Amino acid sequence: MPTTRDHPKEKTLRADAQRNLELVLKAAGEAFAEQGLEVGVADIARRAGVGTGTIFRRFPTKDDLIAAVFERRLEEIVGAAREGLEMEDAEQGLRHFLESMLRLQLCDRGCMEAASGADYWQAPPIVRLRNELLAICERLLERAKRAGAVREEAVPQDLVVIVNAVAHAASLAEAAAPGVWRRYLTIALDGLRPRSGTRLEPDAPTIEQIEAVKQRRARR
Amino acid sequence: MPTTRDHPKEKTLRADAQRNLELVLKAAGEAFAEQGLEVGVADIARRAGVGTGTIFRRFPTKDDLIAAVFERRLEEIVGAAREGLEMEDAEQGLRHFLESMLRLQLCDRGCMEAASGADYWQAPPIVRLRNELLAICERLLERAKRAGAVREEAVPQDLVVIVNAVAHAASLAEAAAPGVWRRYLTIALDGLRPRSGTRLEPDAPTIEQIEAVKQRRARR
Amino acid sequence: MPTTRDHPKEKTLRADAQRNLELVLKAAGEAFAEQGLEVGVADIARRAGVGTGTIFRRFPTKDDLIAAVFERRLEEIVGAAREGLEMEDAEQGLRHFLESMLRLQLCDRGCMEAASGADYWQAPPIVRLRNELLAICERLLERAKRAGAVREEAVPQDLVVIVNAVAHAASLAEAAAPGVWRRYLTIALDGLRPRSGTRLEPDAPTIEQIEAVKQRRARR
Amino acid sequence: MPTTRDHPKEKTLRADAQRNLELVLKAAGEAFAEQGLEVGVADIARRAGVGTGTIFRRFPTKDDLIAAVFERRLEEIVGAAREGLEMEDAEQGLRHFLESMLRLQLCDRGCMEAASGADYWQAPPIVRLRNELLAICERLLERAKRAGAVREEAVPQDLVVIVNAVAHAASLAEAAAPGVWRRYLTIALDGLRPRSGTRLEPDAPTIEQIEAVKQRRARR
DNA sequence: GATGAATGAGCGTTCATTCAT
DNA sequence: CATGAATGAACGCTCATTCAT
Repeated sequence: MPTTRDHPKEKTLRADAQRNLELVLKAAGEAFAEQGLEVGVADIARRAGVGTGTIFRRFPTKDDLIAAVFERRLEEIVGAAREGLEMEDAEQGLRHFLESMLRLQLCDRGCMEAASGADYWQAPPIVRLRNELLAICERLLERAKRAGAVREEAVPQDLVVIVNAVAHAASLAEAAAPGVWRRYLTIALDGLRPRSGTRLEPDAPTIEQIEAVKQRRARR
Repeated sequence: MPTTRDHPKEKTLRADAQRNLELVLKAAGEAFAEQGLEVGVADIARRAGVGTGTIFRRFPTKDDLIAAVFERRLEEIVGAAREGLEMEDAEQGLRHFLESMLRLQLCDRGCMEAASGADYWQAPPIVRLRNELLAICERLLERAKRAGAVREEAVPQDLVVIVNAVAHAASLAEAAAPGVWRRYLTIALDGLRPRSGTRLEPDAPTIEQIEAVKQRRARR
Repeated sequence: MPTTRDHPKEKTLRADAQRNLELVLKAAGEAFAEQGLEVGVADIARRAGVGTGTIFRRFPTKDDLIAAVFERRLEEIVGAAREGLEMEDAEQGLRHFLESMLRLQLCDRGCMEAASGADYWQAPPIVRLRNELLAICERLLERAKRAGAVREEAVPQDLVVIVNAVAHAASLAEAAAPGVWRRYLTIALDGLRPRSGTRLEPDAPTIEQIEAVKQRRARR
Repeated sequence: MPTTRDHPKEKTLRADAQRNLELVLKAAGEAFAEQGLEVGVADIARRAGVGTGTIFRRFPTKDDLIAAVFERRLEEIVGAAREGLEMEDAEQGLRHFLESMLRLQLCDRGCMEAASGADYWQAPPIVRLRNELLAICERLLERAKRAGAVREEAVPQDLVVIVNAVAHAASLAEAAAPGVWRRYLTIALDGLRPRSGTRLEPDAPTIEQIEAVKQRRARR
């Protein structure tokens, strides 16, 4: 941090670069959100008002760009999770978190595609966020279990899976009935409640197991 | 049936065509199932043992082919739904249907992609099946509601949405833990049960509403 | 060979494809000859009057195309070598072969680049021609040695190296003085003559040795 | 030399520039030697520890940079030629020069590529060195002719052409059999010896003739 | 003067679609 | 009718060159 004067005007020498990076990420985020991960890099560049080269300078491959955008989203999601933790009521906290995640994903086709695809969960910076997210989910769940709002067998991954599921499924109907996702989130949360008759089976695989499979596949 | 002359040599040209169409649909189904909707048309043609031209003669665009394959799958799904109706126990019937659908989708990447994308639900031949499916869902649901296994507010679309959701979300984990989908289906079904504290809100949009949105978009 | 009538008019059904392949090879040959191996595939396509796709249908990568063109050239060269073998005078035969090779290479930048680059000598169809070429060189050399025109230590590869050397070096001057290559070929042939004072040292590496090195490099 | 003030702190800005230029030339030389003329300018800049802008400030195009590096190499070659002149034995002197040139070129892909391409021999600063080199070759040849080691018709360019030829052709085999170039140099030198039966024909073109052709081409 | 971020034409390659055979 | 060769727009990516800082 160059401890120069704190004038908000001071745009630091590499302001241009920073600004452009920001523009690219923003443009990419919007493009992915609206048109999915298949948008061409040239489209994104046009949106951002830069050349394609500028994008490839920072993100050697398109996948790197996707990962960066996904990372951003994950950061917001982790933020929402933290907010959930800070709420007094355990059940409300859990729901707040899930609702935030859904809102973020629903207006973002690209994020949904990335979240569904296995590959993007493996980039190193994302692994960190993922673990952080799971840790917070763990605590959210613990609190909710103690409050009697969630069955004992639930594990953190379940929350991620559920958001994914609701987001994906609701997206089809969402355009016609904004907010339907709440309908399905209610079903999911009610399904998570303690219930005598049914057991959650089988166990959800651990992240490590999932990754082992991925790597085995990649090797082929 | 064009009753042409019965020369044993003459294998009725139309029969050949039929056979080819069958081969194409089968090949496309397998290809989509294994590699997703992105497989090249040439790959499919090779699998089917025909030329690409033959495919495009019957299906003017690749999307038409996808829709046709999706239609097939839907027919199987409708079949499973009918089986569910024939079972004595209402709850078992519902679960049988949902499980069948899930099994069909989980081993078929292409079907999952098609079911998630809005467009394929609108192709005219599919509309018929979709309506049929929804009608059966209606009856499955009615029975289940009467048996006290499903809340009053549930509507047929909910079932389709739920299968889609579970299938999509489970597919990521499925490779590492075959059968996890049962875990999430349990959550969904428990969530559908009558429950005093929560209401399903908002209402799911009707098919007509969804389609109105689609068409408004297409016009742009 | 479809034993249909021998009418020269009969262009066989796939005449178009054959013709196009021919056009592509011809165009590629000319383009490489004039502008070197770096010409764009689009340029070649334009010359041939086809789309780029047509080229990639037959030659999955540009390198495959280059190899195919190189193969053609090698076939011509092997033909010239055979002609040399059929001449009565051993020395004349040798010179005839070398001159033919030079003429072929000198008006063809692409061929020279390919001949100088290690990679193109390794494609399977070319290996066959290469071995054939070396076998003929062997016999040309044997005859020449017996006639006292070439020193004992000379090996077939030497001939290939020499042609390469003369072609490459002469190409610079060739434009200004068409035919200079004869000057340098004379030097090379005189240098190959038996001579008491000097020995050819060290031995030329065998093809196998050269290839071993190539493969070791490629592995890195 | 601008005799500015002698402040010890002031490291004369021009000295920095000089140093940078030196670094760039050194880095470029190494990069070209190892990876050929196709290395990216950015790579060279990185090696040199400067920005690409710095390179383009001094060398408006990449070709200018190549020419500058080539010039350096030529200076070394001229030096080797001078050493050859100073040796007592005419034949040894000639061979010393040729060997030095070969050694320089063989470990330097970039130099070989530049020497083979016509364009780089025409850059103004190189013309001077080229002429100097040819003048020395003239004297080397004269001495060798007088000593009976070289035929009368040989001209200075022949030497340059020969080195180029041997270097290029040997480079392929060199990796497998370090030192093979000596084999081919021997052939070339023996071929240059006086010989009754053959004449060197046609005459090598003069530098002027070569350049005339180049310029005629450029105009097109 | 030095920097390296930005540029964009150009590359090799893919693939849905068309159409001559 | 069936075929598969031809098409060419579009893709992800590279790199010599320019120019704001």
